[in-house]
Amino acid sequence: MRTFLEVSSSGSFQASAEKLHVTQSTVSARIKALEEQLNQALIIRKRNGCELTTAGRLFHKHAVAAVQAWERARQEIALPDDMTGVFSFGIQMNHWDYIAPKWLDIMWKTEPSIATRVISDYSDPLMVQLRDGHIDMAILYRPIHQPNIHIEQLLDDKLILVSTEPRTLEMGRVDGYVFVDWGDEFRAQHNLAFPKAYIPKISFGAATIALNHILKNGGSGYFIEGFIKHFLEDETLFLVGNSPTFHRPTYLGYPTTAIDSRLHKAAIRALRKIIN
Amino acid sequence: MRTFLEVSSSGSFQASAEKLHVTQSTVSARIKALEEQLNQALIIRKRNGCELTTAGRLFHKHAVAAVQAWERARQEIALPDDMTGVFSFGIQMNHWDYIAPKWLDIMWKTEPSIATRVISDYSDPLMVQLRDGHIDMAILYRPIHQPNIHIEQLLDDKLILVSTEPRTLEMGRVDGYVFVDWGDEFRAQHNLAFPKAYIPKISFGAATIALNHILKNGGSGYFIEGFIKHFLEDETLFLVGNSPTFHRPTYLGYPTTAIDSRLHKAAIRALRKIIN
DNA sequence: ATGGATGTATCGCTATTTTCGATAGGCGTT
DNA sequence: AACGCCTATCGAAAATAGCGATACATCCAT
Repeated sequence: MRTFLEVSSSGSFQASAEKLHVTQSTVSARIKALEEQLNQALIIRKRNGCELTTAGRLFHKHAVAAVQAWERARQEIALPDDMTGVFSFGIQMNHWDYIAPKWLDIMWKTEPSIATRVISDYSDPLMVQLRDGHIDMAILYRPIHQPNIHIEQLLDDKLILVSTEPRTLEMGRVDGYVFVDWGDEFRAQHNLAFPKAYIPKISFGAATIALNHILKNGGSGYFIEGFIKHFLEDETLFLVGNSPTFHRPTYLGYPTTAIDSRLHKAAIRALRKIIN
Repeated sequence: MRTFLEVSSSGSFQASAEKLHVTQSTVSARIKALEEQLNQALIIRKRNGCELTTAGRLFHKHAVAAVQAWERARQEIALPDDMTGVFSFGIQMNHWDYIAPKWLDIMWKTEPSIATRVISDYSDPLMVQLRDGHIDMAILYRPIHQPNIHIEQLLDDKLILVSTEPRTLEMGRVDGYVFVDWGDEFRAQHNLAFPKAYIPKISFGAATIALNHILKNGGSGYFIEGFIKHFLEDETLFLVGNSPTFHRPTYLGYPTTAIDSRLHKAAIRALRKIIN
């Protein structure tokens, strides 16, 4: 089918042969074999090149579909030669920058022959992928308990309000406040703590972008304590006095069947090392 | 990929081997080859059968896509052994019953080694398929002139109002009138000829269904004269006196490149034979 | 423990298929 | 008529797929 597509786009057996690094007779034989399997002429051979028959044009889209399916499969799951396996780790959006780089680093060192895929998404789609066995492990905010999926609390993130300038909550509202969307629960708590009328000008779905924004333009917002610890230490950011602190527990999920796989153990160990 | 799918659904190499009518060692080799191409384990062999790895589960949907693409292609274009080609003929919905059976009959006799596909659709989609070279010829109500597509008038259908009972238009409206939708132009003419307020209770997109309806339940409607000629002759249907007659030209379209193909000539000859 | 049942991996051999290289043949151009 | 540009075909070589037998691992019942 790949050869057919090549011929149909180049309009020549010879050109296709070169592109595919085979001889022209091979191309001829391949097309012939395809036509025999379908018992149907696909290509009209002409004096100067060739063109598709009606059947060939109909066949074209299916050939594309089949070739693409294979290419996508390769893309998605094929491994480099020196790797013996993959570990797929789903991370709730806002934890990506906070956890993934360090985790990758440790995995790379402790399991050099294992390729790692980090999938960044929201809790719900990650849960689905976990259930369907498309990822091996996931960090989630909103786990759904399901048979065969083991859920455990990983940590209890503290969300604190920080600002690029030292101030307290009493000093009144500032222009630079950005709302970082840490999910349903946070939104609810946030609404309780702050007057409803207060709708921030800027809101971010991704914490890293929000952080970059206030670092560049000044402002304030809620971030995970551990994530911005060093900004507080070097006084790039300041804790806003008397501001409420929110908690959000974070969970780790993986298939129960994987509990005693060596790889899972290594992956979890790497995670715990980062957290502590 | 087919073998992979079989294994993933049966959960056993042996069972798959039987279903696919090969030996177990073949199944083993096939899966091994697939895994080697992707450089990735897809199936965990266990004491009692086997199950998919994470990569295997990811691969599954692509395997389905690829296999389906091939199956669909076969479905759509593969030919029985004794056929040497296909002729695809698109017919505007409402001409199906009127023309297709007779045309198929003639083609079957004059070109016994050519399989025929009759595609029934509305003018616009047929025009698209004609342009894309997915059909070889089409009967259209509303042709769009395009380069490389030859359009010629095939006939000039006369739409007449017939009823299951002898009557004239002056006898007033009857309950049994069904509106047969012969397309935009007919709708416009129909609206002009009949008061706008008159909205029929029943309308049909397909003439045959409409015809069957009035033959069974009584009533009246517009039909192609040639199509119902014999009903008038045997007095099953009667021409409604003083009713307006509408005309709708019908066109034949085919790629200009096909003008002197033997098959096209035969197909057109068959058509003309039916019309006269 | 032991033997049997069940399940997959592997090996050697054969048949089939694929590919190549060379050659033949069709068609249009010069 | 010769040449260039196509594709088809043929025989030989190489690669691959499939089979059958056997090996090997594990579970289960005795």
